[in-house]
Parts: sequence; structure tokens; C-alpha cells
Amino acid sequence: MSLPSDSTVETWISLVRAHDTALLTVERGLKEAGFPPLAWYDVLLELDRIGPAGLRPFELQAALLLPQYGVSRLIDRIEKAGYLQKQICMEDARGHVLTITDTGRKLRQSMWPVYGAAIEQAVGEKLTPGEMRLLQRVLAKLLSSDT
Amino acid sequence: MSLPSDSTVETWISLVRAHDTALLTVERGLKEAGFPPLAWYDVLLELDRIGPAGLRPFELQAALLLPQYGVSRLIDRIEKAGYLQKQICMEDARGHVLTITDTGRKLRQSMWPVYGAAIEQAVGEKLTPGEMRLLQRVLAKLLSSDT
DNA sequence: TCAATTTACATGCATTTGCATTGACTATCA
DNA sequence: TGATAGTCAATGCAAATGCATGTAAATTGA
Repeated sequence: MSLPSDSTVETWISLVRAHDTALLTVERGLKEAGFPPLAWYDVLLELDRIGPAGLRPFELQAALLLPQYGVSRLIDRIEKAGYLQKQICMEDARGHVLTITDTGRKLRQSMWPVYGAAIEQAVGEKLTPGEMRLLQRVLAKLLSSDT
Repeated sequence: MSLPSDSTVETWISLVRAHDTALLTVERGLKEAGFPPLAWYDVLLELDRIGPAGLRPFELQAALLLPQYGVSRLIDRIEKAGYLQKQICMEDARGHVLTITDTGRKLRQSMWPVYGAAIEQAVGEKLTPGEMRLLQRVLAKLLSSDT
């Protein structure tokens, strides 16, 4: 119930502004190059990594930090576009297994130069390696879920 | 056109995850208390700060890092709810001046304990003052707009 | 073993967003 | 001063999102 110090509030604001600014750069880069949004890349990356074994939607959900219905519909769109396949799941008839298609793999590969360049522009060019280590270390502390 | 180092990519991911996690905490806190989303608070805060002089929508846009149509409709909703007023603008007949209403001021005040507590929980409890200073310093570097 | 609960995923409906465009006014400058 | 360009804001339409709920299968446990 306690209120934050000024420093805490300023830190919160810094975090939001830095994130929003960087994200804007990245999403704009992808769009200008005619690519789908960042979320598609995230899905394709996970599926590409796991390979033919595939992933269940709920696993994707955990990896992507999206709500259940968000993942469900994101998958629908990507499937409709032909970049992933839903396959029946032997172990659990409620769900399915998602695998990336060849076209999906190609899309991901072609997105990376653009996405990577945007990350480099938004983050790489602005920080020294030391600052990056520092930032990662401190940001990691924000993820701890203890009360 | 150059690609990011692993460290740059990891930093980018840290930033996104930390932000998303913290934002989730904050928005959830507000919703659970029956309050409107964070964006409403931001608008009301700016209008409360400026006082009777009010703000033009395009000034709000600059402060809030939202697209023009986003601000336009956000304002509509908040006005409809009675928390701000659009007044005619003497200097420029295209626009209007936005001022907070009494109810708006009261809403902002009643939101702060909840919003503040969420910020404290998401940021204040997780970092030392030194870490906050560090974080602010490094995040600020991400805002520079030089190529 | 079978009723109750939980888990996995989908979806209808309302709200919100994104994009492109429009309407209205202001500024520029020949 | 009058055409041209630029700025401020709203909006129609399509797409995405949030929320609540639905369906079906798996798990639990009496």
C-alpha cells in the first residue's frame, strides 16, 4: 500500500519512455520494409528454434507473455498466412502442435536483417557494452515475482 | 544496416520483458480497483499540472508519445466520461484547449494511491536507490535521436 | 469408475487501434 | 492578396484486442 519515492516514479517513467521509443523504432522498421509485426517474428523464432518437434500454444503463451486468446488468434493469422501449421497432438487431444513451415522459416530469415538493424539502431548504437551489461543486470531484477 | 551483437539483442529483450512485466502489474492494479487505464491518468496528470490554462491536443500528443488519432479519441472518451472539457481556442480556430474538470481532478487524486502502490510494487520494491539512478542514466541514453 | 474440477484452446461481442483521408483553418511568399 | 503548402484535429473502415464464456478433453479423488 505504500507510495513510491520520486526516484521510483522517475525510474518507472524512464523505463516506459525508453521502451516505447525503442519499440517504435523497431516496429516502424519492420513495417517500412513491408513485414508483419514483431509478434509474428517472435512466434516464428520460437518455432524455428524448436524445430520439427513443434510447440503447443500454451508453451508459446508462456514464452511470449501474451494472454491466451491473444496467442490463439495470433496463431490463426500466422497459419492463415501460411507460415506455420497446426498438427494434431497425440498426447493431448485438446491441443495441437505448432510447427513452422518452409515459407515461415524463409520469412523469419528475411526479417532478421531488418529487425536486427532496428535493434542495433535503437539499442546497439546508443550504449556501450558495459552499459548493456549494467542495464541487463538491473532490468533482470524487475522480473522477480516475490512480493 | 549492421546487425546487433548478442549483447545488444539480450539488452533489447531485457528491456521489453521488464517493461511488459511492470506495465502488466500497474494496469492490473488499476483495473482491479475499478479505475480507467493508465493513459487516462497520464492525460489527467498533464491537464492537472497545467491548470486552467489548459493544453492543446497536439501538446498532449507530444507529452504522451501517442499518434494523433490516438490522442483525438482518447480525449473524446475522457470528455464523454466528464473528466475534461474541450474549450474553443482563441489563438487558433482549428483546435481547442483542454482543461481538467473538478471530477477529473478528483479521479486523478483517487487513482494515485493505487497507481503509486503498483509502481512501488513493480519498481520500488525491486531496486535499490543506486540501481534506480543507474537505470535512469542508462535508459536516458536510449532516447537520444541522433542517427 | 464416474462425477467434479481443471486445463487447453476457441470465439462472440464490444471496445480500441491503425491507417488513410478529410475538413477546416493558418502560414508562406510571389 | 491569393494560390500553395502546412498544421490541427476528426473520422470511416478494417484489423486487433479485451473480456467473458463455451467446448472438449484430461485429471483428480471419493
